Amino acid sequence: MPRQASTPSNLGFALLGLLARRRSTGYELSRRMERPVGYFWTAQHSQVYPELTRLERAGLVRHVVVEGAGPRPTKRYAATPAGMRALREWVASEMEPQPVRDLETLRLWSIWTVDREAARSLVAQARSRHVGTLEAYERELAEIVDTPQARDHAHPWFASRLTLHGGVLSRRAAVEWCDWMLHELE
Amino acid sequence: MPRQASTPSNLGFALLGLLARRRSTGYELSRRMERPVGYFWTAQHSQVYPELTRLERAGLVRHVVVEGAGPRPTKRYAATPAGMRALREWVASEMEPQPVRDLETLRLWSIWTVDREAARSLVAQARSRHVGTLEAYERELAEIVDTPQARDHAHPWFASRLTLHGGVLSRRAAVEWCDWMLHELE
DNA sequence: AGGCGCATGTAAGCCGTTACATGATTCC
DNA sequence: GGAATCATGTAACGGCTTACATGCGCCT
Repeated sequence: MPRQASTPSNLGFALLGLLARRRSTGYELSRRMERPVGYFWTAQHSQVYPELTRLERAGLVRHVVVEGAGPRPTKRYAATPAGMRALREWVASEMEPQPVRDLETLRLWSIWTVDREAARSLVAQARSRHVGTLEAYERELAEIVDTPQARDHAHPWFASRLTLHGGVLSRRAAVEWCDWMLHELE
Repeated sequence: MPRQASTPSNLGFALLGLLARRRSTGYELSRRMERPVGYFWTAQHSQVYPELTRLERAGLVRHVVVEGAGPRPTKRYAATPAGMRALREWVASEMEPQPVRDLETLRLWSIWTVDREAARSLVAQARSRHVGTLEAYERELAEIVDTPQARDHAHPWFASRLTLHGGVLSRRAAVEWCDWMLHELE
């Protein structure tokens, strides 16, 4: 059955979450999806534009045309009161467990088929990626952690601080795991 | 452009990984995808059957018809030498970073829009899910951790032990994160 | 007699990636 | 003059979920 016009997709809620923080053009939303939202959700611009149209048809966002570059009119979107309400309801609603897709672990699960050197290099590769991600999280967290806004439950930076701290903990655990595996593969 | 016949999809390598451990029917593979592979990759049976056909066309798996229930012949699949080779090459190949899809964090990122009680209940919900997953990992790990096979680099259980230990570390970090968030939301 | 587990498949539709298409402004 | 950035869209295709479809054997 087709999706109800009143219940946006996960991407729709990601965009509402972005617009609840700051109004933006579709292009800006695509950029903001790369970082920092890209740490937990990603989308290409080719997905963003149609989704904005759907959200607008559902009355959850609205746009005004502004000055800008390009062959078509530049549209700046903002969440409507109905959009803010839909976002709040989604955040507070029951969360059913999601199907996992972890390609790194899927590979490691077949690591017994390759020799020790290949295995060690695979794990070392994964470790350096996790270290890079960890450093990015720590840098971003350092920018807001000491501000009063990051302590205010009703401020977007509070939520940013929570999610970044979670990223730091999870990447530290991943690095610890890689170190343990390298030890096991000695 | 269409995918090369010689390079299976991620699901294809998941199935090869399963068949490298033990020959199975499509039905059994669907079951084994739920647990334990389901901890890091999932697939429905409607995806498994066509993928097995593709793998067989590529010469990576082979089937024999066996006695069984049902209106159609029951097929038992096994990885061919070419399939084992393809699996090994995939495991050892460069791993490019994957796009992340973490619905839980996406929600938490908009948690500033709801009141404190709704926020606390959301985090408490997430915590109990992580605790349940952690316990499942620990139970499964306990079954193999003391066996000699789990220390043998070339044995499937060695890889199972690595991935399960990673699951334990990551779920512990997730529970720790939830506890920290509940403290922040006091 | 009915329900569950075994067993294999197809169809419709959504979600997401990659590529195609266009054009203005700004910086080197 | 050329490349990067801003800016919006469409098309083709693959992956994944949900639902449809069939039927045997076993257990209660």
